[in-house]
Amino acid sequence: MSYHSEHKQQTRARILAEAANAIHALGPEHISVAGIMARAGLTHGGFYSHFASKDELVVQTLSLMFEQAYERFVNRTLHADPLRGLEHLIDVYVSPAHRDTPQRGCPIPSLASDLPRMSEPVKQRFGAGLERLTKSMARRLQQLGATNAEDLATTMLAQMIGAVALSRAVTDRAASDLMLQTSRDALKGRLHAIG
Amino acid sequence: MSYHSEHKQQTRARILAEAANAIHALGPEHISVAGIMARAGLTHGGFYSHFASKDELVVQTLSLMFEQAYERFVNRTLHADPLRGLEHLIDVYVSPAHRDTPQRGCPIPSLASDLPRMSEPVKQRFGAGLERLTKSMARRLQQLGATNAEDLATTMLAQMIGAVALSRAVTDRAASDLMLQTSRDALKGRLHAIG
DNA sequence: TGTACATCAGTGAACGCGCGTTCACTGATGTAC
DNA sequence: TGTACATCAGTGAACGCGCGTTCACTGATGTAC
Repeated sequence: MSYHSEHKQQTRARILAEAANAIHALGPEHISVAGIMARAGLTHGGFYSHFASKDELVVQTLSLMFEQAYERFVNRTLHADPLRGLEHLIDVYVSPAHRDTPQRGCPIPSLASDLPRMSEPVKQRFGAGLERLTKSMARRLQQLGATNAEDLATTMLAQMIGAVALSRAVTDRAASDLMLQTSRDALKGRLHAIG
Repeated sequence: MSYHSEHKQQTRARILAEAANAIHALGPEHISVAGIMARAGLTHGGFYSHFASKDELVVQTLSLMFEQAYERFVNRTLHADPLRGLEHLIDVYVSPAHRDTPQRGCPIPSLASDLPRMSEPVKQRFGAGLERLTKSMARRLQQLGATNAEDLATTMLAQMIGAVALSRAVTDRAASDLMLQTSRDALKGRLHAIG
């Protein structure tokens, strides 16, 4: 093998990282192959030795984004005590920090309304990411004693996603902060109503 | 004046109606001037005697979409009795019918995640539509005796928007229906907790 | 009532541009001897 | 240790295409006389 055996993989990882940035900045439909390759320090021609098409890049990047979001939100917040774990998830997810750094955030509120127009593989990858997150929450809710834990998880997630998406659309920062706070309180109220 | 004095206005209205359809079908960034004009039975060249630019068309279309949504959701649901009016709004907004007909629905869940990438005039028009809807809900909530009626309205709206946006992303229809139902129940629970 | 004219909504060819994708190539790298 | 070679990650010119926008024009309409 010429070069390091890891060389090409590293380049691919660099392209994926830049694609994730570009998708967050421009949306999944407005990224350009040449732009991403240039940001990765490459020329556009080499792209097709890494990915079969632009759509495959989008799917792979979405996988990466969901993986990172899962690590950031679920693995780090859903610890032993289910009530405190869920409260922590709510605090981290429905926060000004999450609103202000979509590049490091959950892809769901960023991409939810783009989804109906995306390709089938992209939709499937999105659905899998959503389901995984829901299941994690449902498991904790069940430990809290919730009946219909999965339904509750889905609607709580809908509320969290709506709050983050809307907080990004509200131009007045103080009003946006307040909305997030009120949403956090309402969500925790739903948690406490279980036990 | 040649032609009817209303002739050009009618053509303009036809273009706007087709633009609204196209925005719902393709997203505000993927519509094409030529495509919309063709659907309106015209050639693309004439476009610029109606609108200064494509972006102006998007702004004007958004105005129309918000106006129609306001008529559909607020004027028809927020009647005399505040509790029943709000319940009715929830039932109509967080419904499978609304999920399945985005063309006749509220532009907020459809466009919320596109917004960060849109032009300033588009953002302003969106913000105005959002505020108008929030204010209407807040007025009713205040009549119910809510303190912080405006905060409550914003978070309830976030929950409603999140539920509709997510219901469109969930591929399993039965699961999507159930999620909407659970969201409606949760929202009504918040209403009943006021009094 | 009929004709000549001015208006202007709409036409369609043309433009420059950025895009996704292809492909013949180059040159740095690791390997064989 | 040094040289010749094979590999293949990355290059950059080229392609066809659809887009937003411009502009000289056409021809149906309403008006003036």
